[in-house]
Amino acid sequence: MGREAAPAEREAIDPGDSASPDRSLRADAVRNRERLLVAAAAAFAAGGADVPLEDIARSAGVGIGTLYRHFPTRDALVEAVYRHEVDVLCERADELLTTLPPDQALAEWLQLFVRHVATKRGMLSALKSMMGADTSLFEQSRARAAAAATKLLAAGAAAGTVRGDIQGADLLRAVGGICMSTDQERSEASERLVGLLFDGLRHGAVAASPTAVTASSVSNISG
Amino acid sequence: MGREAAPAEREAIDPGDSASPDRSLRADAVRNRERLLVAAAAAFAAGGADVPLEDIARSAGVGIGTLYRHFPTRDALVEAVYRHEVDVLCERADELLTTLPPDQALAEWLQLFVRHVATKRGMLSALKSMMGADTSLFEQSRARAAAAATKLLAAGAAAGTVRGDIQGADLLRAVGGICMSTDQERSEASERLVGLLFDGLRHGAVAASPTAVTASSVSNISG
DNA sequence: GACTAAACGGAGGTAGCCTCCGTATACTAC
DNA sequence: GTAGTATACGGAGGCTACCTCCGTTTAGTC
Repeated sequence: MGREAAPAEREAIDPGDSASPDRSLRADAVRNRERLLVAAAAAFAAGGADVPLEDIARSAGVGIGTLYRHFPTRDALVEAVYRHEVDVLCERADELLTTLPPDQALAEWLQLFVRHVATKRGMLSALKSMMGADTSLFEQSRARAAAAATKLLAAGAAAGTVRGDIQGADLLRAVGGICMSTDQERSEASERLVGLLFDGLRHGAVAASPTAVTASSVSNISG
Repeated sequence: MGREAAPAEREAIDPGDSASPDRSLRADAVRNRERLLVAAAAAFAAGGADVPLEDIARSAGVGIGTLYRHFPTRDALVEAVYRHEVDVLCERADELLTTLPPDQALAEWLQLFVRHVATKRGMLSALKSMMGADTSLFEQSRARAAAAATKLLAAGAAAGTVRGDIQGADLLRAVGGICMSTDQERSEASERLVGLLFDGLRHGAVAASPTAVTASSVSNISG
């Protein structure tokens, strides 16, 4: 009984995650937290949800005590990894908008999203057990991703290179559906299909964009 | 990684469970196996899926070695408990048919089924993790329960006390739906509603039955 | 009653979980 | 720059669950 139930109650650390990444957290603490999230993401994606936490701490280059200070329970770590991945995805949307034309930014971001979903599959069994406990987590994450998608779509529509009658949430639903329907391991099929979808987004644009999108012109859509 | 993955591969014991409960199993082995299943069912239903196996062995009055001999993995135990519960349920159908008039037997059995589903809720998290791996388990169990229901229905129809145009599978689907829709803890609501359903089954019978069914005449169907 | 194959039981090795506290370090004030 | 302090680190160690192995017991057979 005492195996992973006892210490669940404890003050959650929760430094706000992405909104205010560190509220008076010391610099080394921020760094270690980030390292842990990266290492945990890799471990969960690769080895499933029951990786020893000691392994994660070691591969992050920190002690086990540090891991437990930041994430008192396994679930806390899983949730933080999930949130973090969504954070990174949403941040990339803004970055891409500053470095690329809106339509290319959208295309790139959709491919990132495909890979994001593929990575999540590894942690699925861990997340599954939290579905009942914390439904708001998933709703929030979906809303944030949809907001990022909407932003990219709006930029493309404003530039006249992407049609303007598509909602971010609908787009993500379509992309998510594609990811779910295609095979587990090979995400190339998903990437191709999403590229195809993106071509559809450009098709109804006010002005045709001259920029070429790599993944969208592939001929082999066998599945 | 080695926490519960390593010893999963091993010759399954599988003495056939209900079809031939013990194929040349020694008497004490049969007895202990049964005890373990009962203790495990109680433990899973009460404490969730992560009860220490040592506790189950102790409350069954056997050594941990005996538990592992019968059920090499935790999943094997969970699956066996599930199968066993379905076995017991189906056996009770036959028993009830020999001791009660068919319509009463059916009414009693439906109430047993309600309690069966309520008990399963406790092990849900354990079963959930096996859903992907072993879908045939659930299909087989549903088919067997449906067969038992069909048998009871047929007996009632032959006696003229239950209408004859209902399939066992459909009946179970309805009862299962009732169980799922009503609240977790209090299964009384389910029992009342299933009683109501049963009254409907009698309503279209060839000849009205004189036997009274307790749970069916309750007036308060608020929940 | 004697024999043997089958089954029991639990000690003990292994490993993951989590805590605790001495040590190290980032920030602050001067 | 230096001193002081709150904050964070790290990992040894205790606890517990998992699982195996093998000496002991017992059911079934002749």
